[in-house]
Amino acid sequence: MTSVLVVDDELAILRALRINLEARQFTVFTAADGAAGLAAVAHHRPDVVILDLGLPDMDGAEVIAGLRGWTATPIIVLSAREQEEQKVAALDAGADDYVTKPFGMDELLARLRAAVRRATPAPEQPRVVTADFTVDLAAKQVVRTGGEIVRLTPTEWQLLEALVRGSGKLVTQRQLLAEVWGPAYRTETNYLRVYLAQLRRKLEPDPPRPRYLHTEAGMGYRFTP
Amino acid sequence: MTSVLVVDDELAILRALRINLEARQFTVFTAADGAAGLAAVAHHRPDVVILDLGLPDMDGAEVIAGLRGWTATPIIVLSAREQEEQKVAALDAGADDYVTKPFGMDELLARLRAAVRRATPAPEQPRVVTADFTVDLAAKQVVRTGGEIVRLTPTEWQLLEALVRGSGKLVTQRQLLAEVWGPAYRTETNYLRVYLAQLRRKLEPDPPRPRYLHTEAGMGYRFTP
DNA sequence: TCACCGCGTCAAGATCTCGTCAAGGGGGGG
DNA sequence: CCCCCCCTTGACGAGATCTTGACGCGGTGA
Repeated sequence: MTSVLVVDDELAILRALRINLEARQFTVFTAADGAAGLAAVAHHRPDVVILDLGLPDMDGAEVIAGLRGWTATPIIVLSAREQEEQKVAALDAGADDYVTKPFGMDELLARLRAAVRRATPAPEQPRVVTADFTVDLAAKQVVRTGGEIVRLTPTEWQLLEALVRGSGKLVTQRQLLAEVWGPAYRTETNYLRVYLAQLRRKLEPDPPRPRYLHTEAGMGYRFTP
Repeated sequence: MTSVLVVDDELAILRALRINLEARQFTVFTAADGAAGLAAVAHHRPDVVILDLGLPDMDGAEVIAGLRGWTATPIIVLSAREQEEQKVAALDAGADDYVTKPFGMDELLARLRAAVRRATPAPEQPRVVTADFTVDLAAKQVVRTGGEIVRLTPTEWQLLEALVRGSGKLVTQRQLLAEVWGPAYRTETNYLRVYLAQLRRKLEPDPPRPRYLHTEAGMGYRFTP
């Protein structure tokens, strides 16, 4: 199901959006200010963010920049400000669309559908095969060569997914931490050590001498198919 | 260069857009009706389409559908009609954005930039190839010609990256020290000597007589591909 | 010719980073 | 209510990486 995060400090709008979105089978999360919004994106991983400008704690551009630093989730900006300058600033900061209040609910929903549609253009072949196991990105499943299914915890899977998506490329510790735990955990590198060890134990034929999940000391990790 | 196709039957708008877009270094194609628009997309393969609704020969939704059948090129709809119903129809037919006339040129340009930005997620990976090795900036990896992977420490990599990015140009000692160790280490030139030697040992076919990493005594270093 | 300077080289010690283990806490399901 | 699974956290040795000082060489100018 598609999930939406609404960041707004006006309760009336929050409620109106929640009702309308849930009626259309969206999963709705809400946040009342910028900091909570950033945290909520990291935690819930919504498919779209509806962001009100003029939040009490942060400038709109700051929130957009805070998101764009590590995720490409579509952002639809909602604002009472009609000035062109505002719109240009928000769009150039990385927003995907800009809707001025008062807005028509049907239009907003249509723009939301358009944003979601664009963001899921990847009917690619989401499957990475190695000599020892197969990672199926779509099914969120790892199968060992031989048919045995490998059980991964949610965190283990997110980490593996981030590494496999950048297959062959070095993925920075910061990138991994931001993607799996959220941007606030940029320095907790011991999480990575613990979970990489678990992944290796479950996937590598000889965990102490990894063949797929390589460490680049001081920089990050690399998945080599 | 980014190319834009404008499909509109009003000459005034066509001209205004052409002038503004060309001033921003876009390549502009135009078409005056739906049929010509479809043909122009097939022929020119523009990066974005700006589509006026209310063309003389076809309905807007038809044009959008005709494009979406075979391409995902971003479509920005331009229309005098404010009715929500119209907007929803166009967006659901596959348009990416909907701007009502009269529109602000700056806003339209910002929306256009946003559409282009979304459609180009792969700024492709920069690579530098020499006779003896290949430096892949995106993957942060050096591969010797023959397939062997060269292991570099973080400092070695940062230094190589700084030199390779200024490929062919002289990079001063100050620049290198500032980029790799921080601006406070401007005078510690012995660091450079140590790490350049390590890079040469790992990359040069004959380290004492470097072919790629040249020293410019008293000034800095130069990478020559 | 000699002194000087910048560079390349080397190796040892200090420091940082990684892998590993295990205990404790929380949350959800039975 | 209890149990189990999962996430968090701290500690430690081993290994990798960085720093630092010393030395010889070659070119340059006096």
